[in-house]
Amino acid sequence: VPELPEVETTRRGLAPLLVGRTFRSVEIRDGRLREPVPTALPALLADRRLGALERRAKYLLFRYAHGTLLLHLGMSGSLRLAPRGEPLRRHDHLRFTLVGSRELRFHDPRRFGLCVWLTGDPLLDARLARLGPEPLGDEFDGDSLRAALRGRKAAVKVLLMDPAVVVGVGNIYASEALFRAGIRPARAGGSLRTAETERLVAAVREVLLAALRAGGTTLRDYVDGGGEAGAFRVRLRVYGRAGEACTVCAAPIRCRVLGQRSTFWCPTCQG
DNA sequence: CTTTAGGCCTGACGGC
DNA sequence: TGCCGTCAGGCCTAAA
Repeated sequence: VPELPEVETTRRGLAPLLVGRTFRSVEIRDGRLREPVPTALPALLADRRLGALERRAKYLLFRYAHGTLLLHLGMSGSLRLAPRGEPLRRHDHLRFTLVGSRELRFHDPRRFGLCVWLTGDPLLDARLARLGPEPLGDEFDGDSLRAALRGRKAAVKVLLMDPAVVVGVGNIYASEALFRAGIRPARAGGSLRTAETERLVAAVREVLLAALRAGGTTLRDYVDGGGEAGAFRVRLRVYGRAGEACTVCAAPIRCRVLGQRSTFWCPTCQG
């Protein structure tokens, strides 16, 4: 389940191998993603040098002089550099062949991913224009989070996953951050006191940075640009651990659905 | 405005 | 063994 650490791990792994280089050919094997992959993509990328590989929220931006390839991993997507001769797997939907012996493959069993072409300033695209602050950036702090939550009655966990509040935090890291901050997920967002929003900001940063250092979390599908699974799963404190003992107090971890998502927390450590 | 529900899609899993 | 219902979830859209 790619969240910010997984997308950023992918970006960091691929950027040194792709930036400044050219895709010799692009093959759309199955363009039925969240939106249809533009059939003009091979022509658009032919003989063009990749200027930069950036990330905004969970989107990857392949920057070219004449436009931007916007790519999202959805919930089961991965991007991997494979040796050219390696047999294609089921769900290898896109192939970007480099000059040389390797090719970039977009693999996505559930096809919730996205791959579209943007011209002009990509940050003005509707998908990116209304996004909130990056969780690891300076604009995300206790004051801005408190302002974003003010008056909101929805559960703080649901709001943490709202990209207008802060980007990059999905279902796994939302539960993990609230555990680290000692805040109960069902609390109304607007009920958090100043000290709590400060703690939550710090906890979001800590868990995302720790996951980044471990190369992300692999539950099932995720692999980084080199095909490696993320190692953070063993460090998850509450996610997926319903009924197991809390690592701090040994109370059984609880689970309930909030905002149609499974939510995990420790009943004694959190509130 | 905020909040909630549904749809997209496949694979894994449990029950019968 | 095989079929079927359920679950998983990022993100968008529509409706309340």
